[in-house]
Amino acid sequence: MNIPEQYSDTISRSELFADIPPDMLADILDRGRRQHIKAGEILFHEGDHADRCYLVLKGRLKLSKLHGQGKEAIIHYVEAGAVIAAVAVFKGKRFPVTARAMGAAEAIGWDRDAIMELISEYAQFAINLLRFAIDRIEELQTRYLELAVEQVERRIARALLRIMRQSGRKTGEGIEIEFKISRQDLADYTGSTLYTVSRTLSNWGKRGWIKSGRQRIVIINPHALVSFSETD
Amino acid sequence: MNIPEQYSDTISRSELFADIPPDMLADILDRGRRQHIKAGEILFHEGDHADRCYLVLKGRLKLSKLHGQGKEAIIHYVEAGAVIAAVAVFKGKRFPVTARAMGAAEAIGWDRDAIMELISEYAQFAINLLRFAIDRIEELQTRYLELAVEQVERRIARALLRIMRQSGRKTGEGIEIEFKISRQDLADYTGSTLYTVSRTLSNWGKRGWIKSGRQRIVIINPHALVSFSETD
DNA sequence: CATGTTGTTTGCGCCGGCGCAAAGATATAA
DNA sequence: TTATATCTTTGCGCCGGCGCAAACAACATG
Repeated sequence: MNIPEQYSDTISRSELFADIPPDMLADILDRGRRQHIKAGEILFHEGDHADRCYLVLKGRLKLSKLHGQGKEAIIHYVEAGAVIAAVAVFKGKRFPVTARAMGAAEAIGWDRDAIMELISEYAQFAINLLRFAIDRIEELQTRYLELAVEQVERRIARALLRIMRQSGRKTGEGIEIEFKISRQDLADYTGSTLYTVSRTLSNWGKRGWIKSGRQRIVIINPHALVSFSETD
Repeated sequence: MNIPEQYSDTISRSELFADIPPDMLADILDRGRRQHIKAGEILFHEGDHADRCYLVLKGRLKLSKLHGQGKEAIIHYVEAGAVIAAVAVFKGKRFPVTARAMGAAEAIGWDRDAIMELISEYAQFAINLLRFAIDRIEELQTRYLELAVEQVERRIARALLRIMRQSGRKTGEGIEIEFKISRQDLADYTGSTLYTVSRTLSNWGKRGWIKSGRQRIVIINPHALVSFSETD
């Protein structure tokens, strides 16, 4: 595999390659397989045999977990530079979530044997994988706490802010969420419902804090959201 | 540090040392520091500088996360053999949770430098750390889903079953939870309230599914709880 | 353009679960 | 034993958030 020139920036910025010298980096990339995922396509399904671990090069993926009767929780929105499915490091394990591309996406995948080799050869690689895992644990713990103790509207505010920080783009109006996100998506992400999210966003729109349309949200006044999520 | 003979069983069974030969094991243990924690004492506080990572040798620890106004979520109950605070591997990070001993406990702690050395010297050690991290991610994702989509009583049932599997002991009456656990604890663990938990346990007691007293729960009919948590 | 599809809003009613309060039960100390 | 603290139970009332239903709005397709 050639080193994908157009993603050299994403790659060098990814925590996965922190403190890894260029020649090792080239070797590591070389042992992976590049993969294209079309918009809406699924990279892997929850429950499938986890045989491969990925670095996201381009685009965004939605990691979600299903529960009977069509209910679903969105576990994580993943950006370029992130590692997913590190679970594939362990033989016999299955993917605990489903990964769906939200737009055209691209990734490098390493199969189990390749990862194991890389870990034994480059200690730093193992540490970097561990870093991703621990960051995920921290985020999950934080969101678990929120879900357990905070009211719905607060959770929605925090979710919006978290997504904004991760995937926000400055525009003339304010900070726009870069990907399509429906009321249902936000509900699945916050453990709420389509209706409650709609009412809440509607309310914030009237107050001028945000502007929202079909699958589109612009945060006009982040500070108002922050103080709403903290005060009272 | 001498190899603690009385815990050789816990140590050899711990996933942390899976596929690690005895001589390496001795070396790894040797570089750690043994620590005793009295009942109710705190091993580390959320927010403190994370300088040390632990393997629990004896006893149980409660990992919890605080939220304003005395609200608290119990993130995890930890048994002997588990690794906690792997976050200490990374410079500058802070403990994301508080660890409190539920009875007299004992642990081996490695400081950051020691862990980094161990990882570079023993690739398998890094993999084993990664395994703990990934197991935690999976459990958190599962509990997050539950909290997001399931009703309170179902969550309480699942929580009881999870704790039973991890810390249950067969007695004449049924399977007893080995540590003291109050209604408030269960509420903090399930994202509910003292009152709702009490009413629920009371109800299950009347049906003969469980028997419960002050900080004590015996599961008489696990099957009933399982089907309650799944059906309908 | 017309037509179908998918996403959003909002009125309305309902109920699961919360939280107070007060009494009862169980443990610890004196 | 009595006293004190802590934990548990349960009646009662309330309300945040859910979920239906129906209308509306935005996009896709040919």
